[in-house]
Amino acid sequence: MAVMESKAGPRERLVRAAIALVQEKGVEGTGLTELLARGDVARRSLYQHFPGGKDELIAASTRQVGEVTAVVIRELVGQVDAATLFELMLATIRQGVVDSDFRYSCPIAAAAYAPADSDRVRDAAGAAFADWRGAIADVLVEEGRPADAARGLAGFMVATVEGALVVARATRSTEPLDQAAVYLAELLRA
Amino acid sequence: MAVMESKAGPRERLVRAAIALVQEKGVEGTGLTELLARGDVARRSLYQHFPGGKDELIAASTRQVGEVTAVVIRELVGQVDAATLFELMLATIRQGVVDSDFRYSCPIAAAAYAPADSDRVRDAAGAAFADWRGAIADVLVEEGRPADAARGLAGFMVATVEGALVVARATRSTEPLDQAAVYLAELLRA
DNA sequence: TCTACTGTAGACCAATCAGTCTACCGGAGG
DNA sequence: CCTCCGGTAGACTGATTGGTCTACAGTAGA
Repeated sequence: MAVMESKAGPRERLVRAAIALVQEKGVEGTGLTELLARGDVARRSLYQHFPGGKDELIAASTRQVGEVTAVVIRELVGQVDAATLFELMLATIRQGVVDSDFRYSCPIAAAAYAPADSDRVRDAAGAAFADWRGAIADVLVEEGRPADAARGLAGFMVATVEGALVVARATRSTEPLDQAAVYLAELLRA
Repeated sequence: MAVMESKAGPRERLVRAAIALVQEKGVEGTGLTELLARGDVARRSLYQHFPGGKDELIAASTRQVGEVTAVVIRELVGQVDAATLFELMLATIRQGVVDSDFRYSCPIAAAAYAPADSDRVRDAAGAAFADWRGAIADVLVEEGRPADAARGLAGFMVATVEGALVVARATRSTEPLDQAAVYLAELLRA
């Protein structure tokens, strides 16, 4: 047993390295050599924890992003309204994008754009999006919206964030993120 | 001179093959061997038309997508209102997505997710998004909206489409596209 | 103490990558 | 006529890819 704290084990180091690299370079752009160096993990250890190799690691990392995001949002249930939540999400993302000089993007979206032959990764991205949307929907329900409307609106919020992020990355401008905040606020007010 | 019709030259065949493959497999996932086979073009011909190699071809293809999209939209100026335009765009995309069994995505977005070291491709994606937004803004201005508002709203429309498309691809569902249509219509009505 | 397991270190593999090369074909312009 | 030149065909290179391999260190339980 032991540990559990202070130093993260090889598995967790691999996942963290994978998330960071996929965010920056995409799935195909992330090489195992670089990934292992960044996580300071032996090549063999990868296949001990993820027998399926790179695909399994990326899929697990993507799913973890979705789960963690959902947990963070659910902690806000009952404490914030939809507009505040959206502001919060966009502010966090904007900071990350600017700090990285527009090199970072959403690791889930990057996974969604993985080549078509690795269904495992794409499905993980789908699951992560679903987690994320579910957590937002909980906040909306708590706010008093009917379950159906909450689900639909939560989905639209996720899509809006993702879209603004892609365009922001491509045009190297935070304008799409700021616009998303404005128009979404208008929609949430209605 | 001659030609101009019937058979597309090697350059155009390359561009078309690049667009199709990037749409399906992303930039890194698209190999030259497959690309050349699909376009039925000799390896040497690629470097005759695109001395910069793969990057230059992908960048040119991405830019072309933006330009063609803008031309198509501009033909609608004065003929449709914003809501109709958005419906049209989403319907086209939905069809492509469904027909390809959720394997196709937006080639511009795929280019935006290219690894960070190829600025050329990312910049082309930015230019393509700008073209697209500009054309939409023209429609909105013609509709009577002030230039500023038109620009902002057009940007939001582009981002919304892109976001819905990523989530749709990942979750293999057209629901995000349908939701986008609903909420955007609400916003445009205001 | 012996065994078993996790982890590290790094050599090694076939396959594939983007890109360069030579050789040949056919039509257009001098 | 003959010479260019865009195009085709395909061999080839060095680098890198993901994945497998052997060898060994440390630690925990029997």
